[in-house]
Amino acid sequence: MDPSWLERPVPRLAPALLGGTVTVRSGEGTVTVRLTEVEAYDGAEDPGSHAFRGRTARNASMFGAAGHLYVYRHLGLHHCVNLVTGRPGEAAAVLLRAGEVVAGRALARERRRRTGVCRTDVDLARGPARLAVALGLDLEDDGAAVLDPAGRVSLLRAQDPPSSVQGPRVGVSGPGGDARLYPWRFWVDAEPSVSAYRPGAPRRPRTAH
DNA sequence: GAAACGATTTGCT
DNA sequence: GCAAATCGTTTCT
Repeated sequence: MDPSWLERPVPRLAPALLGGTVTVRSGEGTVTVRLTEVEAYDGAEDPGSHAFRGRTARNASMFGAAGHLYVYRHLGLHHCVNLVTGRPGEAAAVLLRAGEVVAGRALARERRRRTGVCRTDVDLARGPARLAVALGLDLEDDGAAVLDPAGRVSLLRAQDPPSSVQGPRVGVSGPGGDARLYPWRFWVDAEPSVSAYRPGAPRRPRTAH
């Protein structure tokens, strides 16, 4: 993929990533996820971004070139995966929040079984930490390049990106969570693999029995 | 050094 | 609907 495609302003780029695929090859096998939900984070200018308070050891890969991963550990339990975009030093990134497993389902299920419960295939990569588990990505993949189609991790653009809906980012406190200023979560409408946690939107009630 | 807190998930009520 | 789990990173004294 042409790296310059990733250099446009991240709030405009993020929805264009929907429908694209992320493939990870490992000794265990190959898993591919089609992205259905993402969030944009706009570097030092964005109070919701990890880069807002400048470069640190943890977020160093955000400040690198577009087309690499920024992976971090959250709450001591989970990993979240971002695609670094923009120009070097800009620290813009797109958080990969959810997707649909389109290849390697058996392996994705096995990985999810190791770390948690997974009742249906739709849940395999429904949520940022689940997506990381399904793909087998962790801190080792921080900084990994994704633009080489033959690499261990590779990103492919959607040929025909689906139409998307946007709303407030999840779990961002302070001004960065203000939907009027940063309505930067994008998802494919009516897509079951979009993460369940949606403030302001009704959650599907648990089945009674 | 110490302390607070976080771009979440899960299970129990 | 709510709270626990669990620990690295960052900030403050």
